[in-house]
Amino acid sequence: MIVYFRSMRIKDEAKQSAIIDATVKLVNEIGFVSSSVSKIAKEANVSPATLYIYYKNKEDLLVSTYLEIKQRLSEEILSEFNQNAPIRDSLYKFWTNAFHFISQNNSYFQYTEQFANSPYSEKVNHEDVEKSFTPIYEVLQKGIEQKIIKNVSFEILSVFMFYPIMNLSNARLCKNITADSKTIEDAFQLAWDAIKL
Amino acid sequence: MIVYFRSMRIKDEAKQSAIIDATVKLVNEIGFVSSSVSKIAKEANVSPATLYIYYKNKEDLLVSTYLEIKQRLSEEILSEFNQNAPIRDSLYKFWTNAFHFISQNNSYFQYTEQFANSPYSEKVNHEDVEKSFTPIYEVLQKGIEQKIIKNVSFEILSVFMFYPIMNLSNARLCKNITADSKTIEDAFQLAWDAIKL
DNA sequence: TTCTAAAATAAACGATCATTCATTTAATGT
DNA sequence: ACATTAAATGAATGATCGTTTATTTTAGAA
Repeated sequence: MIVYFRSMRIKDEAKQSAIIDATVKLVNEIGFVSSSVSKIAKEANVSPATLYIYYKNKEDLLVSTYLEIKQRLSEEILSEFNQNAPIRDSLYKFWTNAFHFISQNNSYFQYTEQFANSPYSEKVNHEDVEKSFTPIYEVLQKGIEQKIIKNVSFEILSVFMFYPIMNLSNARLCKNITADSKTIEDAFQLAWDAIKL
Repeated sequence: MIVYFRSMRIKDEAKQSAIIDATVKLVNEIGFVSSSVSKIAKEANVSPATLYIYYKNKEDLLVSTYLEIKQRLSEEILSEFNQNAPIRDSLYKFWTNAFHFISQNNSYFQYTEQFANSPYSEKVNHEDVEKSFTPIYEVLQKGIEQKIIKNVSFEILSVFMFYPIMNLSNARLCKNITADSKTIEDAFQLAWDAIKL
């Protein structure tokens, strides 16, 4: 909770978001290795010292940026979710939402992939992150109960439902794929065939 | 080609492999960011300068290490491959080989994942790397011709056949999964259902 | 054994790193 | 208008970075 005491100059929200954008941009272009605080600050048009007003240190900046993007991703995936739709339709909606978010925000997504595969990953509470995606697990659970979906662990199901799409729409890993509608349809059919009973 | 002129002290192969092991170990424990040449050298019990006898520079070390591991992975995946076996059996063999290599060499595999998701990835010729895996593509092609496997692009097929397994057996990404035989069987069934016609 | 040339190294290079400090700027309540 | 307080910053900190240099070590040919 923020306490406003007598008088207080307020943090510039545009600056905060400029820092996040600069972090994502630089990390994708030159990697974690070369993305120094000074370079990020210069890219965001702020002083290096300013960064330490918004974040405890560099690690805090990188972790917070990861969590911020994961949050946006979960919101995008779950948008327009209809509890009452058939299970296959719900999953198709999640799937296409994910595809479009990743395609249209490739630098943000690549940041999270680079982050998740690095030791920084150990600094986040992944259970908390997974909570944002619970509606997906609920749909899968309902599918298992209705004997529409195979009765295997959630890890296996989600790894087939969502990791292929993440790779197909990641420009760094998959250079020959375009996000045309046939690709999306083809790929979803494979994902569905994988998990359906 | 190496020319031996009159007399010549020979490079210590144990040192070379100590450097690779130290690189993999450190990159996995503390990431690309913190894995400095001096730390890698210290871990390998050599001088930082020695490293520059074996590799042009740090980037060369990291790229070479990536290629070395990818080479070993492809050899493991393709081992005991029988041209005449049924298609499903061949893919099952590739699949279990991959699962076991990744499970038993998790730090090596995690290195390649971290590398592939970083901008260092741009420094390798991915077409060359893919060539090591051509037998896999040939099996898939044969399956398409025999109308056993769906007629979609290789990218889509391989992304369903191999990326899920990579995630399931990557300890960093998948902490709750054990490599018991039921998991392997379950997961392969999903992969097969995804790609089969 | 002696000589040779590359392997191997310790020490040093300038550059850049993450972070802090001393100071200035700019909102806000009075 | 003024006082207050945090936002914002430029400059400096010591540490560490990747790489090079000058020197020593060592395996093998003569």
